Amino acid sequence: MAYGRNNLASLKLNPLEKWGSVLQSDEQKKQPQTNAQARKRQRDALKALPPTILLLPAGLQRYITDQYNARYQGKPGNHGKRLAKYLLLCHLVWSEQQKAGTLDAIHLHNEILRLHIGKDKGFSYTDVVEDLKEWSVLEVSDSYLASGCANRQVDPHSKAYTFADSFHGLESEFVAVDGLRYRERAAQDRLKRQIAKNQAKGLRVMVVDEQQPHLQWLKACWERCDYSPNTDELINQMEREQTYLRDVVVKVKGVRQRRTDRRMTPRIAQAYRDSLELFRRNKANHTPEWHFSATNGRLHSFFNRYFTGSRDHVTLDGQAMVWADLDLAASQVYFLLKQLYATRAAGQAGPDLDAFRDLVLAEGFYQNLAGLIQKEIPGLPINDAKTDFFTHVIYSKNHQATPYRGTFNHLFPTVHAALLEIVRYKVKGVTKFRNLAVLLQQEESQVFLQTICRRIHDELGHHQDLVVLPVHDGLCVPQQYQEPVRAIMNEELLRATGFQPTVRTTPEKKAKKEAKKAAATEAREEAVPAAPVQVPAPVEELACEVGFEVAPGIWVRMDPALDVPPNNDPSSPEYVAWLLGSLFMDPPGPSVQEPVLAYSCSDPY
DNA sequence: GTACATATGCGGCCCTCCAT
DNA sequence: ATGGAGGGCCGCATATGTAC
Repeated sequence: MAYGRNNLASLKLNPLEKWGSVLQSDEQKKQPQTNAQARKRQRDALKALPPTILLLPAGLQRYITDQYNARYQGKPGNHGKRLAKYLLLCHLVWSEQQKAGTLDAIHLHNEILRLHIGKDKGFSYTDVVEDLKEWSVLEVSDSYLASGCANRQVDPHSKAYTFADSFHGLESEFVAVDGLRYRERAAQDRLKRQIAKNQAKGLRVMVVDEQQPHLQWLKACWERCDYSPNTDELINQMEREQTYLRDVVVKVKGVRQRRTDRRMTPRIAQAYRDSLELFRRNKANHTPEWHFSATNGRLHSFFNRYFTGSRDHVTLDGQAMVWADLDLAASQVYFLLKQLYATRAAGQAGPDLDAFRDLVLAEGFYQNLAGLIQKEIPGLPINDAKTDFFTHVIYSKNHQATPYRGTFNHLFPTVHAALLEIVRYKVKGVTKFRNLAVLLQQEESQVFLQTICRRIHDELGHHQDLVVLPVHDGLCVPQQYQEPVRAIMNEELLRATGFQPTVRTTPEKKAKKEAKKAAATEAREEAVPAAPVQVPAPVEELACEVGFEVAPGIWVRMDPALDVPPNNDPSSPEYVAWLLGSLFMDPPGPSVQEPVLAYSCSDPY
């Protein structure tokens, strides 16, 4: 079997032909035409196509042909087409390497492979890749975390391929033709699918103009950053110590399971290393990852997706940096407040709406809320205060039935009514639910990227040592800029929502946790009366026998059941009124309380 | 629960290819 | 020129990882 230039050119594979518009356009499909007319159109289109020529070194082509002939000799099937698939994959790798001007590994998009090599049963591109690996033609880097390192502008989802050393340096025999616009096509297809999906759900599509100066500035900030060798050390250490990783929820045969015993195995550690290596390679090629989601407008980059512990080792212009991670506490609930108060239900608000607001704006919202729920139903298991709240209240499509939600609705009837008003809508008499999470995330990303980051750029952008790395509901900045950035965040969030936000840094969170721990151990060793503490303790630790403070000036009774309810019907207005009345109490002692909304997040405890 | 990513399998629809 | 077989494209589903 001889495979020269003309043989390959005549193989006219379907995906290649597509770029010559052999397929019917949408308009042509609508026009009625006989079978004969359709075939004539196809023939003419085929004749008009330029010849498809593959670019391959002659030695490489001969080698693959020999291996192929040995394998498929005497077997039935379209051997010419199959061989072309082998050569086509090599062509894609080869032409990419020529474009990049390097013999290093290059990345090929999964969808490109599907588009050109095919995925048909029994002979998919995975088979082609396996064969070429077996024949020592290609080397393929399998990295399940490679997603974090792909260059999204040029090559969104990719795997690394490189030719084996034995095929380097061979002379090329053919010349590639133009028109293989597979990257653009794959990207367009993906975006089209995503937009259609979102529109079907009734969501607006977030179009972000990346050319805006402050976004270009953010991109430049990220391009100045890198990961220090300490990151590799950290991974090694985590592997040695078999560090626990965060819980994941996995689906096993359709049933969601929570896995809490995950450790840093050598396999995962290697994947972390591979990802970092690919990131560095992309960075060396000046192709850092940068992407705005069309769904929620959030910014996605390697920084956002790589494991959180690595962020301490991010360098700026090659210099180690102390980062302050300024987070908006309970971000999505915070933005929900604004929407709640905009509803009709808020017009006839009971005291519970304001009580909910104060809970949200106070420290430890999720824990406090879980405490309230558990007081109502003592036996109700609370797995994870935050997850439970989101599962049952924010993302729930079942707004009545679960015990958690039922209790929540009793405690906060106005919030419940307002939530339904926001979420529920009818299409032809059928009740549907909006995707509240996406609505909140859209609002959040607009405020953070278009307002806060824009203002930081305009006011502080002239400082050369200031960079901002957005993390959805927070900003990473060099520590020396912590306070000015925090001031801008507070100001803009207050302006956008009307509520005073709680913006914390990671060290502050850690300090708070440790203080809590220390207070707990101190309470246990009560034999010795504690020395008077000069530093004010965290608000939560001011608990007394009767109640505890959930926000400055807002005190909740430890045991509302001390009072006798008016009746035993929790759904009656009297019961709810009693519950809300008995839940909250006057502050103990003569201490002066600040106004609720004056709660300042920037004040240290 | 949400978003993002990779990777794979399956079935429907319709186009391409091949033998006649 | 034509009927049937083969196969590409695409939506959808599933399993796994990261981040909120």
